[in-house]
Amino acid sequence: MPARTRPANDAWEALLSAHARLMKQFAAEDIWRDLSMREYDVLYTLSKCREPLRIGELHRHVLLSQPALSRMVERLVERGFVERCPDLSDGRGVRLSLTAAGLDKQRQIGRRHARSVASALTAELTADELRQLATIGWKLAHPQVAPGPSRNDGASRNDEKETSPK
Amino acid sequence: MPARTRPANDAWEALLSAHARLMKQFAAEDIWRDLSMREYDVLYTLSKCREPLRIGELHRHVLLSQPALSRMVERLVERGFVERCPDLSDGRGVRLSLTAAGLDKQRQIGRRHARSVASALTAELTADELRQLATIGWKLAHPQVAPGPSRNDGASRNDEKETSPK
DNA sequence: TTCAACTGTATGCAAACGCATAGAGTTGAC
DNA sequence: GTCAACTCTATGCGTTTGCATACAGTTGAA
Repeated sequence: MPARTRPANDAWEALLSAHARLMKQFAAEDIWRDLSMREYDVLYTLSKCREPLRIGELHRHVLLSQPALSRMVERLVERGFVERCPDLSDGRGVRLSLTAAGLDKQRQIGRRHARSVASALTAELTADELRQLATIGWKLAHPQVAPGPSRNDGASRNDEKETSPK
Repeated sequence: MPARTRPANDAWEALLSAHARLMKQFAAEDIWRDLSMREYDVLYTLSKCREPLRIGELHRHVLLSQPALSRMVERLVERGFVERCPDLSDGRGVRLSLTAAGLDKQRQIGRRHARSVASALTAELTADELRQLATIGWKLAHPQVAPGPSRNDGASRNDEKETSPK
């Protein structure tokens, strides 16, 4: 077993625990109105993009299957928070953007949620640790060495061969 | 706006992005057999406890509603991976433990998953950063100042009052 | 031009989820 | 002992999810 296997797994478990604990805490707060946290996540992602986003792009940011995301978008359109328009440069595609109501909704909830986040994290971490977490999270979110579709990145061993794909 | 609001929110967003990216990568791997990642999470948690666990305890570790967890446990019992037995000291309670088959299953999958985790994290982070992440994650997962049920921790403002509980 | 292979999004359907609440057991005040 | 308030787990039910796949549009080779 390579030397850093253990620390890496410890770090991952710590990250998972932190994620679960904080998600529960945030979810329990009375700030979400008629939105689920996942729906808020979509509105938030859209709010950060100046130009309309493809569903596929959105899908890269959200932990949800593509069909589930497709339907969630449909619901958000029906509710008047999101607009769908055809992508002129690609007839298959669709572009998504927030409506005024959607942006408003995101901002209202976002303001409160940001306070909760700040309160929860600053209560536990030093300014240095906040910086470290941002750096580390960012690195993990944007790998230098592309993991590629179902291929092992070049980084070292994986003794498993790809046993019969189905 | 307090000075560390922005860094705290940046750190949280980085953590969320890292979580989403890695979860997708791990989920896409062909190591889960007939288990979902959530089910594996339950088996893993049970495997780490020497004595049978209460559902409530388990619930603290898993990001799932209590009813959903209750039913997932029922499925795992039906499939022969988990055993349910009454809690002698509390007639309401139930204690859960892995069966031999459950432990075996967890170990098989765990071995492979641990390799993926190590490969993914060591590819992006230094040994120092792995340690930092473990420390930070641990701190966030086990707050010193108990957040308490729906109460604000003492840490600063929240201008919302608890508007009518229903 | 044509067509096979591919990409991006949507839909059918069974499984799983969350919310509300029920049911069973515990606790503490009186 | 009694009973109200509470805790722990399970169940009813409508909604959301994931998997498989369909459908529409794109691309590149012949």
